[in-house]
Amino acid sequence: MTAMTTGNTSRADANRRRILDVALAELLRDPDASMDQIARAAGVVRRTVYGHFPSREALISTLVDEAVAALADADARARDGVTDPAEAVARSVLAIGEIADRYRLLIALAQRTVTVQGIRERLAPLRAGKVELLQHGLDQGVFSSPLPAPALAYVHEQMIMAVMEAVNDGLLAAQEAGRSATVTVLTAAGVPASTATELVARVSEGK
Amino acid sequence: MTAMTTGNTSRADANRRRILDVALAELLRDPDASMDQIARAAGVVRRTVYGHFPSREALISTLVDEAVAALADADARARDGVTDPAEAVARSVLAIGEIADRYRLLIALAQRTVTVQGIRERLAPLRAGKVELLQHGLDQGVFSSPLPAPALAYVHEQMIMAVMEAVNDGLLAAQEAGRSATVTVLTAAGVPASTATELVARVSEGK
DNA sequence: GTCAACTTGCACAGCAGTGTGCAAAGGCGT
DNA sequence: ACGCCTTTGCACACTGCTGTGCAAGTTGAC
Repeated sequence: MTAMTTGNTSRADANRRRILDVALAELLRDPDASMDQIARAAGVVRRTVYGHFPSREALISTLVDEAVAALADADARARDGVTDPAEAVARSVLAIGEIADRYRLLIALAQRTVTVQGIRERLAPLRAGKVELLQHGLDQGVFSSPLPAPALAYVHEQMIMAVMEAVNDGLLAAQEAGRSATVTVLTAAGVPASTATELVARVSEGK
Repeated sequence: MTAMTTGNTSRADANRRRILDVALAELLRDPDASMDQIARAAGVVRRTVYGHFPSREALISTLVDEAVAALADADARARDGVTDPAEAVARSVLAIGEIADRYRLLIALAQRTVTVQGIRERLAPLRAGKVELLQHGLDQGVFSSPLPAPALAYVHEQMIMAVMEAVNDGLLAAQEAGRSATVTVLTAAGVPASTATELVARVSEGK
């Protein structure tokens, strides 16, 4: 009947995976992409997508879950054991650069209104961690800003988005993007440009 | 019949104005707000909105035109006769703060895909001006950034958005927002924090 | 108070998208 | 070659939005 419930043949899995990947790209291009657009882009018929995901909501929700997991994982691993706030921010931003697309989808969807209720909530812990880190840096005098930490977190988030957008529009080479974004984010947090540049060079080279 | 074509009674004008104002707010909240949502929010029936604007496109287009005009005007006046790039950026950002909502609508709509074809085009001259200004500053060594001027322009745009968003979410007082945003934008462009703070204080006080 | 301009309320056609059912292919392992 | 799982290709019902027509109010100006 409606097909593939639990039993998984390898090819069904591959299709499901491809649908998710393509959906990520399509939704990034247009957050309102229809199931038909996504299906066609994945080289499949609309009906087939409904075979793998019961609804549009469910599809997007899966994407969001994966993205949150990937992001949380990358961030945690990047910051593991790092005490200096500036270095933690640097490592975190560099790590995000590697899963840029997923990050972009999350932020893009979170900014739109109630696409999937709860994106903001699922993203909240990540944001809270960042705010805490920034507050730490402000307290220690490593960072300086007229903005309170939560607002500064918004700014950082958007700056990263902007750099990704620039890469997307061909204004910037993808290889440079990570380091440039990191320097810019640190600079906006009040870290002197020279210090930021050196830190990023050191961190991005030596493992 | 379909009513009000050319002849204008004052109250029709007032209604038209109110619809535009409410539409701005509604579309800011949800870029996909329907004509019905907008109409209800304006205390009017959907049919009435169609009396003033032939289509959704036309309504949004009017809004965009007004926003572009207001923005171009504010920017031009702010930068008139100012030669120092840092001061020009400062005055420009401060001026934008005064018409924040319109700016937000523009950027929000321009980021979404083809809401009204041509938003990007209408916004392009403004962006070009900003890029030129940034390039100027980079050449003179007033600014410094690992990013090329066009990418830096994206970043600035998004930073301003982020600060507005922070105000919207109550993380920041509206009065402080303009100055804070300006300092942050300048800092991200590589202007030392102390210099940026002084410049903004001077500019925002002495007329 | 009368008249014209504006507004309302309802009805309608049209379109695009979602989600579902079902029968007929299609592919892959064994 | 068989069978099973998956995919396809239609069909359908339903919903929500746009844009329009028309007749009956309502309002402000004169």
